[in-house]
Amino acid sequence: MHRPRKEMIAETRAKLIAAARQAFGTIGYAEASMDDFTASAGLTRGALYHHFGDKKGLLEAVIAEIDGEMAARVNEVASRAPTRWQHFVDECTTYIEMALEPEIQRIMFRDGPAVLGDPAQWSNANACVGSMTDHLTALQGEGVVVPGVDPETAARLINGASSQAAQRIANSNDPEATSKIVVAAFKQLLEGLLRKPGSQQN
Amino acid sequence: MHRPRKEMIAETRAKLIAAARQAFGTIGYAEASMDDFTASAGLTRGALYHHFGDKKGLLEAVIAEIDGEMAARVNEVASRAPTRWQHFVDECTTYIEMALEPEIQRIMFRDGPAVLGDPAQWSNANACVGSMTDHLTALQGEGVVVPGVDPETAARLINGASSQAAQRIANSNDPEATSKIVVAAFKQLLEGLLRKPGSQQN
DNA sequence: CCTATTCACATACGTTCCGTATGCCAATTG
DNA sequence: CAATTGGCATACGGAACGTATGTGAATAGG
Repeated sequence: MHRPRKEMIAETRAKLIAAARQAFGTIGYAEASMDDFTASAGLTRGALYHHFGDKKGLLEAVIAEIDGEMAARVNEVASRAPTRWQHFVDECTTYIEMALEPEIQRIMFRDGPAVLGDPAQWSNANACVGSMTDHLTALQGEGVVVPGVDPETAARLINGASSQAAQRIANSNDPEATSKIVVAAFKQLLEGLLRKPGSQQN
Repeated sequence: MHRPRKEMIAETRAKLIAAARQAFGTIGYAEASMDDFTASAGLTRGALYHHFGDKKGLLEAVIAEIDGEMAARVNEVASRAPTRWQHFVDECTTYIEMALEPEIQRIMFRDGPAVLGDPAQWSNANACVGSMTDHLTALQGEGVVVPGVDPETAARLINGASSQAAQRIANSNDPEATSKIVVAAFKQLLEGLLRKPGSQQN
């Protein structure tokens, strides 16, 4: 008759995560009142503390969810590229595009690091960088990328540049035009990783 | 006899900024109690609200102070390099070194952006990026750096990579060794900006 | 020199928010 | 059907913030 208990619990968790994600993504983590957004989910802080321990625990869950979505999107978009290098470049530009979205920017690049510390040490949200790292490693094996650079390190640095790129585009008053300029500069930086200078551009 | 009023006021402001800087740089902005750190300066929140409006206003003042110091350090270190390109590279590595300091990392790269938004739009704290932009512009004029990349954009992207580089080093359990790896990868990315001898296009 | 005014800063108060402790009710278990 | 588990709400205490107000010293004016 009544749905099994596990389903109700999962639904409660999902509702809390969704409500928190909405609040964190718009007004920001610090300004989001736990009383408010739990109420908007038809619950109270009691449920929140029961499932996630505290406000930070809920943020972690939100971040894990978004990270999973981002990884899926990156893999899906980049998987249809002719060469592996192109695949990698597409991955990066897709990453920039995602970082343009206010929710992702706010939660993943701003409040997340401020509240939880260095993203590199988040245990549950490294799918994107992991994928980039794998591709760089493969590209090195193929001789496309210079040897001697640590793949994961390069992925992290590129990640930082991507984040800045996205912010620059997002805060521009002409995002369309700015995007071209920023992506061009970004790709130029990536060229530094290529072994042979004579590569075709784009 | 009694010191002029202006001096007392300046001293009060300086004491508040110093106390806030200490608190923000260690326990972080969110955890820093205004009652606590104003008391540690021998004052109360009354003085804070009078001079800075609110907690965010005080953070802005702290950031402006640190930014000035960072710009001075960058200029001083990088000014003794043989070539302009080397000058630029030194500027970047100095930037990374500064970003290794916990106070700078916490205030300038973590809590600052979370509380005040995109650093690129801070009116009072862009000295470092401004200097890097100038050098990139000059390097382009000399034909050392590829044409077609927007200098300020490149400076921002490099800035983002620098921040990630610093965090990676700082959070390593062997900072000494990690530093070599990270700086090597970082310089490799910078190579992407160099105009290569054998390639002519655009 | 004396009064009036300004203003830097402190104090007092109300509100909001967080974390914990406790209570209740439905669903499972035997 | 009784017992127990546990998911979630309610109640309470404390801390932090912002505002409104008070006070005393320094300046200004006559």
